[in-house]
Amino acid sequence: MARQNRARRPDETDEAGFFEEVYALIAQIPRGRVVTYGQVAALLGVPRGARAVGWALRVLDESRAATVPWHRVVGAGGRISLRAGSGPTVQRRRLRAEGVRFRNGRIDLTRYGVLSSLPTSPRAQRPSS
DNA sequence: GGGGTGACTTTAT
DNA sequence: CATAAAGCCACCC
Repeated sequence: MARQNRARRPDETDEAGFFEEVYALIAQIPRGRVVTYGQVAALLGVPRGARAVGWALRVLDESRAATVPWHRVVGAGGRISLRAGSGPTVQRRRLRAEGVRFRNGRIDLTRYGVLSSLPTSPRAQRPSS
């Protein structure tokens, strides 16, 4: 089906799919800075699309990964969210190499976060009560 | 067009 | 602070 206008931003085209937008945005993250999945999603107009962002990075193939600084995307609270395996270690090492310091396995988003003023994710959930 | 999936996030116990 | 459960989203079959 012709995907509906998923681009929520007026200056964004929907030709490139959400994933591409994610890649484009991440590609602009300055070296030594990080951003959370939730922030990326929010910037693309999907406040609750953090999970979708993770999806975009998950399907990144090797060649594409070379052009997208995926390691600069971290979980809420500045924690490495990559699943077990070779992931967390590599990401942490890369960030360290860029000057990002870890505090008990976490990153101070107020210092290294590109959007220190923007919440990692809007609080609008209510599992119950 | 329905359903599964997961590099998320938050709230509750 | 650790574990559990539940929303939310876009992509793919």
